[in-house]
Amino acid sequence: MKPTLVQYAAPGWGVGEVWLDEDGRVFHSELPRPRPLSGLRAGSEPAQTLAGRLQAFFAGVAVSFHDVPLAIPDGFYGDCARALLTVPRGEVVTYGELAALAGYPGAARAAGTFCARCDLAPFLPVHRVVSASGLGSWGDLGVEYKRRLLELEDVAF
DNA sequence: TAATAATTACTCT
DNA sequence: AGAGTAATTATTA
Repeated sequence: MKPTLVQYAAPGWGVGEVWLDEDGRVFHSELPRPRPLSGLRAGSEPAQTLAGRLQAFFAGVAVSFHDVPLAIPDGFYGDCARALLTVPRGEVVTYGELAALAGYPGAARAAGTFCARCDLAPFLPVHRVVSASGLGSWGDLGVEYKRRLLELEDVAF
């Protein structure tokens, strides 16, 4: 079985993509963004369920993706991912705290690189990782996007 | 091996 | 208090 592409349209956000590997694990995810559908659609039934849950999430519903299997790598990235999964909904951590939780105190900068490179949002709540003072950055989508994501979880920022 | 990164803490106005 | 600079860690070319 080959990797599967799941597309979902989130009203007010755009179209996001989720890639599932042969075992049904998520190894890549792209946040919803205004963009035309490429015509590829979710074929399998679990994929449709996943798309529905994602739409609910971006509508403000408190859904959890804890039962969604993620393709978490070994090493530093894996530790960061696992540490991030322990962050409850509605809480935010700083890059430095995330690094400390992962077992690498002082690796705040590397944690930032991990969050930037990691494409597993919103399964991995990388939007809950903020700077020590302020909101931090959010790459190409802009901090406003990050603020909206946090508002979905009733986080005042 | 050198450069990079979605940071952090300290120092000097 | 505010702005600027150096420091520390892991990954990538």
